[in-house]
Amino acid sequence: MQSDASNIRQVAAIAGVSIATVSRTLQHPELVKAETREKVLAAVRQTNFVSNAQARTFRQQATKAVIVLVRDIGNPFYLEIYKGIDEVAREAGFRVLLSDARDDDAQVQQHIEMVRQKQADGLILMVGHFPAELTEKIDQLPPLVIASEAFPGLDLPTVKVDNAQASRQAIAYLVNEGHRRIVHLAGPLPEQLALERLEGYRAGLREAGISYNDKLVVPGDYSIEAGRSAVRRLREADTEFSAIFAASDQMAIGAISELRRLGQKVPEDISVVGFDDIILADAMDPPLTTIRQPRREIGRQAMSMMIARLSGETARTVVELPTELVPRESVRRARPLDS
Amino acid sequence: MQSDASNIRQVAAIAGVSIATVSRTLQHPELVKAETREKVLAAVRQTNFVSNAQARTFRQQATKAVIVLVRDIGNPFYLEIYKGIDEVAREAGFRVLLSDARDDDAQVQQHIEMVRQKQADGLILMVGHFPAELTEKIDQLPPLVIASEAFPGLDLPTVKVDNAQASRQAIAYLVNEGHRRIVHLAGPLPEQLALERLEGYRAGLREAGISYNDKLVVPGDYSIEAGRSAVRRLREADTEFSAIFAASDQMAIGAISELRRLGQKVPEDISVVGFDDIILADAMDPPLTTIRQPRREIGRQAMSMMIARLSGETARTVVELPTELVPRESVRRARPLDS
DNA sequence: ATGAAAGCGCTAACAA
DNA sequence: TTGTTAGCGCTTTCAT
Repeated sequence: MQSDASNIRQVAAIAGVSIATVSRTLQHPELVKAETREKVLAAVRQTNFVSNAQARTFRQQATKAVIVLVRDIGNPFYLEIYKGIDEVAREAGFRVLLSDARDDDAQVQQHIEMVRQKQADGLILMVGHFPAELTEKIDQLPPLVIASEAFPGLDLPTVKVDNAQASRQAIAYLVNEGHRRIVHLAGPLPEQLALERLEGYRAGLREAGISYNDKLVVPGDYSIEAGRSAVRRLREADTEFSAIFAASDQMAIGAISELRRLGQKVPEDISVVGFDDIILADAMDPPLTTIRQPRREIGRQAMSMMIARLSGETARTVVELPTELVPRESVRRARPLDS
Repeated sequence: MQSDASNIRQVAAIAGVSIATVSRTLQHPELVKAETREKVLAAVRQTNFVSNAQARTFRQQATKAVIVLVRDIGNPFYLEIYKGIDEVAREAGFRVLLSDARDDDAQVQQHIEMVRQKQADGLILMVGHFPAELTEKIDQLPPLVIASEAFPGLDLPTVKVDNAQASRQAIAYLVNEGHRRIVHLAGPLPEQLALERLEGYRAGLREAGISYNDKLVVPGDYSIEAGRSAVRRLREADTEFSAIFAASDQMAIGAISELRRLGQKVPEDISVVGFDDIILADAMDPPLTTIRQPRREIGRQAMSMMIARLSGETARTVVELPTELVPRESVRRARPLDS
């Protein structure tokens, strides 16, 4: 079995010093005479001693860990954000624990509970929903940072992009290519993130003098499968369109795959713009035109805000990072008849 | 700030009972008289008390947490495994923490350290490398389970598939479609997992009477980018081939994308078989023929083995789960000239 | 430079 | 049924 059972007391006994000295040797070696230090370190080696982190963090009342709760761990979009978080966390000596909220609304509650129970110092949220019953208790909440999402009326530190603006840009791009019947594969309405992108879609249409048609808006959960079934529904309703603006690359990919199955080619028949610029976007056939989010940076900023919050700063800021439209090959000029 | 600072003592004071009774009410309510229980629960509500998990696990000497260390958190393949792990972990009251080893070999060490420090009860490894210096100390290691990978000469509980057999099947399939010049996009050699798949590739060729040509084997790290650059290298060397067998779907996807860029069509010009059957495989153009691994089940088994190990069972087993070749549209009969 | 001792918040054995 | 009490392993005053 394990070489366990070694604790600070045994080390102290073997080294012939007090446990305080052992602790000191390990925590603040400079306070210990070199000679004593050697004895202690020898004893540590001999017993194969590793100090019990649980006891230490318990004693110190801080875990140096942060939980990241994500809408869907299977979406590569979040992973880049996670890596950004992880980078600055490491630099600051924090561990980061990743968790998956899946469709489970109670997960936010549960993870807030975890930090209240001191399993972690703070919680970074990338989920669509915030339990209403917690909204009022905002001042009783543990350290929270929102990344990529936003909750209306909730005054919490947030890192996001200007979704409405990014969407407007996507629509302007499609309109400029001659498209007028543009479908929007939205996120799960009425979540704030989905709403913002939808609002940008509407603004884009408005600016182009195109009237809004809610038959052209199909909500989904950002997954590949959602993209597929949206196209299926559109087809069943005989809805006509020449372009799709999807609220996630995954939905765009699903949509393209389903269009193909139905005999429609992208971009020859239908143009598609995605959102996120996941790594896959560029490996698709056709390579996907999409809105790039600075994912790494979103993560880095989120963790920075968390660290600030944890060291007592109280600023409630919303940071908005820039997006960028990346033209690839999934968009083509609309056929004249359509425009 | 937070509503913290409430601890078991305050609750006890308010409820007019001892702290033991508070603890009991929370841990074993059936041992407490209903009336008392009510008083306590009222006090709990009033103080907004949540018991400090850190103190509890510290006291109980078990964290009820398991760490999952993954080769590359960005590869969707692992996420399904993770979900399988998570499922059985939850049932058994364990939390699971996901961590990314990226290219960092020291991560295994570091995470072993974490469990030695009692941050978690055990470690599930899905990485390609095991630090040599630990191999000898195998009996001093904390509870470890290997999933999807394998380490030669390391007698640890392992869940995997029969990689060699699966690869042979893929090659047989391609050979049966008339292919003879088959490239293998291997994993990072000489890792065991990569080796096993390579061995299956060779065996498949052997059975078909095709001689092995090491120019047709290009190693990579399972990523999309690795698939791309492998094809680029093949092209630069003017290597001819009519089919590719990739050791991961991601590499297959990268390869297809690069082939397209070079003007070669899949499957018309080149046939491709992947490995894993990630969700994306079916959404590609063309949908990817691949080897399906029972990912969910791999995860479930791995966690079951961990739980067994944690409850003192000592069996060192290797469980091998079945794979399945999923024919889709990325393979076509080789042109006569090629065979 | 080192040691003695208090105590982080909780659980569980034991006593009442 | 409830209370008293002894730690879990460590860090950190405070004394020496």
